[in-house]
Amino acid sequence: MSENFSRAEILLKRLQSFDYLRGLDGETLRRLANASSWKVYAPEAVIFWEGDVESNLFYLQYGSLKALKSSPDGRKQVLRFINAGEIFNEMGALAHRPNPATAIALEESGVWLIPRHALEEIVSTHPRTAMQIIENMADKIIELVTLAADLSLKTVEARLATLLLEQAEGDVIKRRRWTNQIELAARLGTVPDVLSRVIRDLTKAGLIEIDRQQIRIIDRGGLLARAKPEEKP
Amino acid sequence: MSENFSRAEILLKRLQSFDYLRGLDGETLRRLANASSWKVYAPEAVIFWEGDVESNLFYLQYGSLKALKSSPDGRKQVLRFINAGEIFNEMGALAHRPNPATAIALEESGVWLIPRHALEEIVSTHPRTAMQIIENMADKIIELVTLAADLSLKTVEARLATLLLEQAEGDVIKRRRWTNQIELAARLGTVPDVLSRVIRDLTKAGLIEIDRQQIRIIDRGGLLARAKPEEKP
DNA sequence: TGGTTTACCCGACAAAAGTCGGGGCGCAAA
DNA sequence: TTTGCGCCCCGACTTTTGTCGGGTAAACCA
Repeated sequence: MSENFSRAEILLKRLQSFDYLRGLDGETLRRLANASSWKVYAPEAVIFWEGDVESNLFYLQYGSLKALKSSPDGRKQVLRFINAGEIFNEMGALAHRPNPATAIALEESGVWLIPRHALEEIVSTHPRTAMQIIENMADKIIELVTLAADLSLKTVEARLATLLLEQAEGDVIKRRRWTNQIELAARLGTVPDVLSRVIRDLTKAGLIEIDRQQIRIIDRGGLLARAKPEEKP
Repeated sequence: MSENFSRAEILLKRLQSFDYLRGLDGETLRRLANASSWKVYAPEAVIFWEGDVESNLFYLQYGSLKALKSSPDGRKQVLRFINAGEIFNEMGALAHRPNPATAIALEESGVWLIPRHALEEIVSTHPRTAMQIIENMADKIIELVTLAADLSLKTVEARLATLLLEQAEGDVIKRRRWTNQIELAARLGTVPDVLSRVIRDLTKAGLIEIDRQQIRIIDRGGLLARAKPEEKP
C-alpha cells in the first residue's frame, strides 16, 4: 500500500496545519494518520444515510458536501454545507449516536476516515483537543439554533436576503455547478418555484442581478432591510 | 455564609448522583461544589439574554426553564425546555461563545452556577467527563436537527401530533401552569390562534380530548397517522 | 446536426399559516 | 359583587407558501 502510505504522509502534513488538532505532538499525529483510511466520492454519492451508525470521524480534504434531512413526500431540508477542511460525524464517532442527517457529495470529494478508537485515545490523553472538539460542536449548535429560528420566524425572502449577504464576497457570489435554484431552495427550506418568484421580486426591485455565472448585490441596504422581519409593536 | 455552606453540601450530594460527572472523585466534587453559587429565579425571570456572554455553567436543581429566540415583531420560537437535573450554557462556559438563545424560568427555579475555571480544570484532568459533555452536546445537536427539519417539512398539525405522542405518559399529558396554548404555540413555532384551530380539528376528529387539567389521547393510531407528512410518489 | 436533458420561468390555483375583531368563561382582586 | 384580566374560542379575511401545467433556451451528446 505505498499508495496509501504516501497519502498518509499527505494527511500527516494536513493534520499538522489543522486547528482542530493543534497541540498534538508529531508521534501522535503520525499514528492517527496511519490508522486512517482514504476515500473519494463522486458527485451525488452518499457518504452516509440518516439513521446509519457510522463510527468513523470524517475529515474533508477537498470537495464539498451537504448534510440534509428529507421527508417521505420528497422535500429536503439542507442543514449545512461542509467545505474542505471541515470535519463531520462527531455524532457517530464520539457520542455513539446514529447520525441524524444524510451526507451527500456536491462535487468529487476526498475524505479521510479516522477510526473511533484512535480518536477516543486522543481525547482521553489530550484535553486541549477535547476542548477543540467541544468548541467545534458549540459552533454547530449555534448554527442550528439560528437555522431553526429563521425557519420559524422569517419569510423565504428574508432568509434568501440573509444568505446572499452572508455568502457574498465583495458584492458578488460566484455560482458553482451546484449553486442552482434546486440546491438553494433546499438550503432555504422551500421549493424551487417559490425561490424563483422571490428572486424575480428582488431583481425587479433592483436589489440584485443574477445570471448564469454569478449573483450580484446591487443595493446592499435594500437587501438588508428585507433580511429582517418587520418591527411591529 | 453557613447558609451557603449547607447548600453546598446539598449540591455535593446532587453532584454525586449526577450522571454528567460520573467518575469524579469525592475531593474534586467537593471543590466544585464549594466554588459554585446558588440562585433562585421567580417565574418569568430571565436567566440570561440571547447575545449575553455568560461564563458560568448552569445546573438546574429544581423548577423548569425554556430556551427561546424571538424576532423583532414579537413572535417567539422555543428551542427546548430545560427540566430539573439538566445543565445548560455549555456554550458560554466551555466554548466562550455568546449564548444564542434567551433562557426564562417557567416556574420558580433553583440553579447552581458553576464557574468556568473550575469546569475547565475538570475537563483537562478528567477525560471521562469531557466525553460526557461531548455526548450531551451531541444529543442537543440531534434535537436541534430534528427541530429544524420538522419546522421546515411538517405542518403545525403534524408537529403537534408528534409532540403529544412524545410527551404523553400512558395516554395523558398533565397540564401544568405553563402548559397553556401560548407556550405550546411558541414551542411548535406558530401562534395561539392556529394552535387552537388545530386542537379543535383533532378533537372533532375524536383523536384527543382536552380540558383544564390534562390532554388525553383517544386514538393513538390516528394521531400517529397525522404526525407524518403524506407519502407522495 | 437534431434530439434530449437540464435549469429556469411563469401564471393560476390550492393549501397552510397568520391576522383581526369580537366574544365567552372562570377566577381573583377591589 | 362587580370589575378586570388571563386564557381560550371562533369566523372571516390576508398573506405566504406550495403545487400544477405548461413553456423557453442553453447545454450536452450521439
